[in-house]
Amino acid sequence: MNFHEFKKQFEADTAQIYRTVFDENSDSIKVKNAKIALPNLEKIFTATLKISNRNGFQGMNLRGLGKETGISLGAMYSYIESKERLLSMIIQQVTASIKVAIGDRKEQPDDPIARLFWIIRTHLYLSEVMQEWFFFAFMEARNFKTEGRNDAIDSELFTEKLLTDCLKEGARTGQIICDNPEAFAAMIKPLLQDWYLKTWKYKRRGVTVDAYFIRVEKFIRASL
Amino acid sequence: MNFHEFKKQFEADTAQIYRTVFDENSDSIKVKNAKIALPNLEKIFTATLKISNRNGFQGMNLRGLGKETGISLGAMYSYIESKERLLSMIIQQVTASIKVAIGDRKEQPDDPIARLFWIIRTHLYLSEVMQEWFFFAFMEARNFKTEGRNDAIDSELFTEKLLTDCLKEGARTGQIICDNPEAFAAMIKPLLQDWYLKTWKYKRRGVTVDAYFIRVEKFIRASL
DNA sequence: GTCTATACAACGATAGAC
DNA sequence: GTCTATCGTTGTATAGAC
Repeated sequence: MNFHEFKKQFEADTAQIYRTVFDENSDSIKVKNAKIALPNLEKIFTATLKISNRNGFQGMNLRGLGKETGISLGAMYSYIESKERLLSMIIQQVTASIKVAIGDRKEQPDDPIARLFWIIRTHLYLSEVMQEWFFFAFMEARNFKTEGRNDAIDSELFTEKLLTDCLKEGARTGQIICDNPEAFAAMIKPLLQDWYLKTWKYKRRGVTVDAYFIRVEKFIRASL
Repeated sequence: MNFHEFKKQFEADTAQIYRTVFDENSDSIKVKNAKIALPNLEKIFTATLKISNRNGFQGMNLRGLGKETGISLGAMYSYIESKERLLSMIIQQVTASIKVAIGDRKEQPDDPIARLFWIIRTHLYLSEVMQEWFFFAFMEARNFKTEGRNDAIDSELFTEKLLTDCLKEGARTGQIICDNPEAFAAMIKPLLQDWYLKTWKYKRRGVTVDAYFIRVEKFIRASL
């Protein structure tokens, strides 16, 4: 699947994101009518990502968020319970999206090396269509101090673990030589992150996500 | 020079950092007695990095900073003029430190490939001894909206440019084959950043900066 | 479900005594 | 040069009318 197809399929069920948010947080979302709630959730989340990614989540205030969404301050509290809860909703949605997209065994190729590059490609594609979400999660993860603080760290390690497993299996079957799969996986991860952390740089240079994938693949294969 | 030597030399003139801050910001620092100002500046900066790197700079408040430093709120305003100025002082000090450490032509090896790895090694060493500073600058650069906003971006591109130049020269002299030096340099940069962004991960795994350098070098050499 | 009005705490910053 | 006390503003969150 190339990026064009991935994007088309993703856009077809973008609504699914807010449906999930709506269902998973029914305890804090007071508005029960989905027809009304879903579009407003989308407005709130989109605006939060836009403002926060410029000034930081702590720098964003709820009055400004109201202005950006066109929803009054009072009405917003029918959706978000608290500012901190809004933070956790976003971060948890990102980790959930990653697990759905690259964690599904049935989608993954069997061959370990094919699987390695499938994970890398899919991760890049997902972080491209959800760039604001990924950027936000990376930058604000440290502010996320609920019981599930480890969620952010776990998410970092989740992808790394999948990569490590591919490398280990590939080394075992003799397809590749890799004396330290954990170290190798740890070097792939920042290459994935750079794509959504430095969007401005790559956009300005006209580098597409498919072109970036090819670079990364070439770079990695040279070491295998 | 290995890390042990680098660290020893750096620690010998750590005071230099606050001397520079003191001199460069004499317009906003009201306390003119260096004997008094320098230790207090160190307290303020150290505490700012500590608190901000946990909760974000916007999340830090000046009363908390006063508690951490043992300096009263009123007295602090003899040093910082405003919270935003404190932010810019820190970020500018980081970019200045980078330029001093890796930008000095006289220190650099002549051979382009040796120079490439000298820059990588020195950058890793510097970001290790100034980890809190580097982490802070990366995370808070987007909040830095004075006229010199580009400073943060320039700093990102400054290192990349040095790397690109090494690769270009190496390709020209035929020492290496590199069809896209800019792309290659762009892949090295995140590997340098990972070291100070994910300290917790590497410390936990017992990876030293010298060990990390060896990994990175090996990884890069495989592609040259 | 959405709005306006408002409570209340916390923040950055300053004044003025010492 | 440092302190305490305080100003004025802004922030999160709630109350209650519609």
